[in-house]
Amino acid sequence: MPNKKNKPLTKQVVKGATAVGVRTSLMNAASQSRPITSYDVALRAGISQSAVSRCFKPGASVSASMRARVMKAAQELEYTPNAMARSLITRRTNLVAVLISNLTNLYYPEVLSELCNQFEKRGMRVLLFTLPHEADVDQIISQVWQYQVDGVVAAARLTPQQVSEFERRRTPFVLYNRTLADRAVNAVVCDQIDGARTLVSKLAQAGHKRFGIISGPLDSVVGQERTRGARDRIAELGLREPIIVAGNYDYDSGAVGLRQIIKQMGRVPDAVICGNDVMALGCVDIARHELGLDVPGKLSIAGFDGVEPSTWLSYNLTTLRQPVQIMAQATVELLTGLIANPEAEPEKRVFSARFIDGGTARLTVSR
Amino acid sequence: MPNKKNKPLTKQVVKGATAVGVRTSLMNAASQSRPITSYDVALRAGISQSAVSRCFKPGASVSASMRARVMKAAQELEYTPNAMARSLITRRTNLVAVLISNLTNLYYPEVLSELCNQFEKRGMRVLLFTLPHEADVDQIISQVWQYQVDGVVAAARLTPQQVSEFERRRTPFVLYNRTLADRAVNAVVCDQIDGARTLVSKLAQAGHKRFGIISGPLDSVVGQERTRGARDRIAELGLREPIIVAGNYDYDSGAVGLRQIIKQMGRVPDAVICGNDVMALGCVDIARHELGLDVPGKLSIAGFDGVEPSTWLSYNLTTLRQPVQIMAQATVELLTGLIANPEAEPEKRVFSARFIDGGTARLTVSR
DNA sequence: TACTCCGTTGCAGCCGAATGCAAAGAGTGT
DNA sequence: ACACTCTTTGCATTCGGCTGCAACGGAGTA
Repeated sequence: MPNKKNKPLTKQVVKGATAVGVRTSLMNAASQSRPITSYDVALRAGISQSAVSRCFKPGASVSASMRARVMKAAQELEYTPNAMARSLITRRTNLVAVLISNLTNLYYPEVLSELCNQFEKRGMRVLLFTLPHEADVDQIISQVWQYQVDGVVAAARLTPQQVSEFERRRTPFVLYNRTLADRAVNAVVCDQIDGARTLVSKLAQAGHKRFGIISGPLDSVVGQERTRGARDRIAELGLREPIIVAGNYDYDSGAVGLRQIIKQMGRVPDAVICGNDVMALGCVDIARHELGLDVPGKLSIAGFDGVEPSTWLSYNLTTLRQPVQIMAQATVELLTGLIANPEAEPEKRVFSARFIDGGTARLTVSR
Repeated sequence: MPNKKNKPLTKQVVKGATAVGVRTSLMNAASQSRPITSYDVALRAGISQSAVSRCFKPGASVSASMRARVMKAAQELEYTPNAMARSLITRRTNLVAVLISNLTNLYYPEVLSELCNQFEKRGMRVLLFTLPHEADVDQIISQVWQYQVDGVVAAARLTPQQVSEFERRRTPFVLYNRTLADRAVNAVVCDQIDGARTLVSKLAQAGHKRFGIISGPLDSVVGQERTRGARDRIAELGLREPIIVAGNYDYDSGAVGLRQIIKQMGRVPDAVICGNDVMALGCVDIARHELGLDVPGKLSIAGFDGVEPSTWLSYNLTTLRQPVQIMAQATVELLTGLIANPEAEPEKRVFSARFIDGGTARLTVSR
């Protein structure tokens, strides 16, 4: 029983009778629980460990016969390379951290699913970090460092300090649907402001005059942009200032928000713009089923995102659909590019939401 | 510039003037991009690498003064232990693979979110694998081995061969909402059959006689169990055999399925049982909005899962809610237990779905 | 036959942290 | 002052795969 390495120091390649002897003892070890390493494969194939290593590296200089022998031995032993050991020396883990604030948000699962698929296509794995609240990044972030991820996708609110830390550690990162005001960062976003302005324009054109807005939570940049875009456009058009109430991106917020708006306005508004679809759906439901309002006849309601339930027959929501798939693809491209070339200049990719002319907002002049 | 290790072989601990000299060159290296290692921290604190290592291991034998010095140096250098290097020798990665077939399924995001939270609480990280189809496990599974995960949660269909591979590799795994017929495995499930039977009983008691079933896809065990439970109970009660059509777990399947059932039955059934909520919602919508049927007056519809949209006012779906949070917790407990003691006997934890008496099924005798 | 040249292969050291062992130090009792 | 225990610390090796370098060998050429 060797107390040194598996390999004797004198001769690395063991053949013939000796190999058989050692192999037998190895088989026993394997059927116990020691994991199979490249040394085991080398031993069985009668070649060196480095040859095994090279066979698993695409583009390495290996002869066909060598590759065949190694692969045969590897299959027989059910050998799989150890990604930890590999990454230790290559400094590449092929791991990407994805930070997501709230998976129950209905919009994020779609994003996550797309990201995951896209990364998998490129041989990268997703290490998932969910944040109970958008601000809990700090507790999570040290874990991100420990795992030496090659890059980070952040669909969560980051402070400028946190962004600085990414930069200091030279960890490529891409913000999803978020940017920082005062510095250039890599980001993939949807033009929320433009979308919101379009929405208001269309509603105003159809004669809507009194607006209510159910905004996202205050710490959501996306939500704030949507609200701002809508409010500004309303002001530009010289319409009465909208009633704005804060929501929480969930179904109940839509219901509660509509009631608040009606109370504050002293009447039912012409149109309510919601910070996301789920709130809009809550808003539609309470309007129709509890307040008995005709949507869109009496009240127009619109949302943002274009999540799947918004397309369901009961709703057919008027909304601004984000091109999730394209955005996820852009995110992955951007990040893999950064990993390949970390010195690249920060880039922001902006996409446009597509207006979905659903059935919850009246878009033609009626009266 | 040392061509050997960071550490000279003669004396591991470097102090005084020498330390300053070396430290300076280290600082330069650090402000370039070499990652900070425990050697750097040791050098700065004037102690050995092993001491640094011990300071980051809970319960290790370290004096308070040592710990303070190390932590100070570590903070100044922004040192974070390298989880890859650690896992190489400890044979623990604190990584758990989660295999999920279809994240867009509405039910799984809730599960994933809960799993992730629970694992994070225990210091474990989730490596996410999404499968385009439930059967694509093989392509993914080799990646799972490479990353030396401590355990696996599989919310996807596994073949007996795959299960065998888990066992051969001695990788703890827990099946979520799935079991294998002919062997004992660790699993957390919800009693689908019992739930389905309950549902049928209640509907039958209220006078429903002709049933339709929109089942899940054929390769979904859960879906098959729900269908079987319902069909068997219907037979037991001596009712007419139900019309069963296959769905795909998506909204459209519900719509398509209802049309098929009506066509095959030659009339509108008394009740339709759907393999999951989303199909049930599709079914409700098409019944009400396209076929003009009164739900639940003319037609009762029920689903499974209890996803969030099923609770929305427009639907208020009659369904069987799975205790996702509890099930996720049980999964995590089971898996962490297995990791601590791999020899534990396989265990199956079965939970019951809660019947939600919503508004899409008539449960009292009317006529 | 001698001599390049180039594709393969093996050797040895490395990545960064953990840990068994032994040695050094602190504290106690006689 | 000595022997003893118990804690703290450093040393050296280890985990498993990668890679620069050197060596080897076969093909081709003069």
